[in-house]
Amino acid sequence: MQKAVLQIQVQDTLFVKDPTSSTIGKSILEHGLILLSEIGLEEFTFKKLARKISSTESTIYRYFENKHQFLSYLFNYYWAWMDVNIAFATTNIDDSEERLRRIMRVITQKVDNDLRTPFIDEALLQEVISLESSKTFLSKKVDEENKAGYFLQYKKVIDRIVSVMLELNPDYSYPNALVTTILESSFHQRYFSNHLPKLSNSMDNPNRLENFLLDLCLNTLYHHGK
Amino acid sequence: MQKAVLQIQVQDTLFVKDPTSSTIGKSILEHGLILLSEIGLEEFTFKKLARKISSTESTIYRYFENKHQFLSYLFNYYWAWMDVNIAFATTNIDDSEERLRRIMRVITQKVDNDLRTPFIDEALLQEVISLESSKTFLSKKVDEENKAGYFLQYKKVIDRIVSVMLELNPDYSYPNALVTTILESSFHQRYFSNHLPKLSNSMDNPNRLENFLLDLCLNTLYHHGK
DNA sequence: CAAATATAATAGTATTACTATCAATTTAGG
DNA sequence: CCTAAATTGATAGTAATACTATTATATTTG
Repeated sequence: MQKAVLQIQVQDTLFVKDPTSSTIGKSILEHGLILLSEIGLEEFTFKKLARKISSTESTIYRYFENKHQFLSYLFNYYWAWMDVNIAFATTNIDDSEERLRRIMRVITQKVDNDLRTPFIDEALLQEVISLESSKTFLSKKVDEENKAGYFLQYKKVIDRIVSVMLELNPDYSYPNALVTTILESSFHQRYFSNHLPKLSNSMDNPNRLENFLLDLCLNTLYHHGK
Repeated sequence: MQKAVLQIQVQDTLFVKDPTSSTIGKSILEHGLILLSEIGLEEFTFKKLARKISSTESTIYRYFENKHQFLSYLFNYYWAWMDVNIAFATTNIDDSEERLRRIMRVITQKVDNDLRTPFIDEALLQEVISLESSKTFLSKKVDEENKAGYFLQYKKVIDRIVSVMLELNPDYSYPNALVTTILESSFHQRYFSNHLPKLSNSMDNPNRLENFLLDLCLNTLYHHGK
């Protein structure tokens, strides 16, 4: 009997020592994600995580420079994983609009834990990234981190979606802006529905979120400039 | 000769003691904003601000519980001020689409320092809020803060824009989501253009940003469900 | 089995995020 | 103008955060 395994890779600027290379590293990822989901980035500390995994702060610091790098690691892991999902959902589909529809579905649906990746619970990861991802780039260190490749996986997904949009309308002037607007909105609208309902319109049902964003996207692409 | 003064009010849950009620309070606002724009929220501390205004931490704590409350104060100030601007830009305009166009212009243009408000530099405020506003709501304390009215001024602006959108298309299902998507995108696309250009398409020119968002908005409203 | 490497345990530092106390100063009311 | 009340400044202190350093003990690898 064969067990399917999915290896997600992120750049080596996102860690000091590769956490997937050891048992304790994987434990840091697994329980770090759980702790983040429980208390949020502001309250999250390496000391609390060390206590949780019965280890020490210094051990965690050997894997990640600080919690911001840890978050950025998860951020890239999420988009690397999404990239795989999007690629899978769109292979062998010839029609561009159908490809875009499938992409939007992948983006807006709630994900389930992918059992091919043993130490990362993707359902939890999506929750955490929804709430915290903006904090990866909204900082004064953004330029430095951008140079270090902190956003590469995200850019890869953006490129992939942009190219499908340009198949639908090669003259559209703002494909990258449209993609990031949609991706961010996808995170935030669901969050708003749960916490700030007046900032949204009941997006806890993923089909409504999909409908909202797909509509936005297709209308913009098809009617641009008219 | 008369000097025009514009009084912007925020709720009393956003401060311990009203900073506009004293000279030192105004100095906290003025130089707090400057310091925030210089070093960002993560590096910002009341100790550094106290040094800057030749006062003490304890004095600042008498005005604001912590830096998060200070940021939320500025966030509400910004939206209260934007509400005034939007109201002004749309009075006596009968045509709904023209009203929406004017709103989009107000939102996407770079603002100048409003000289009617002596201690707040609105141009700086816009920069700061662009970068930091998401942090006001992306926190585990959001429900509690929502109850305390931390987002009231923002909701007021959303309501105002929603009602114009519904004039254009009363059947549109996601007006609130569309408004927040546009408002957030407006902040982030300009930021991306400056720092993560691959996530956007040269939005440093406000006219392009306006064009992008207006197009998005009108196409979505006019072609919804088709 | 030895050498190299990783981890745990412990200690320590500077800074953050506050709270408390009290004297000096400013302001407001009569 | 004087007194009482409120505000601010100066100082101190605490617990937690965000690290760095050292060394002994495991564990892994060749």
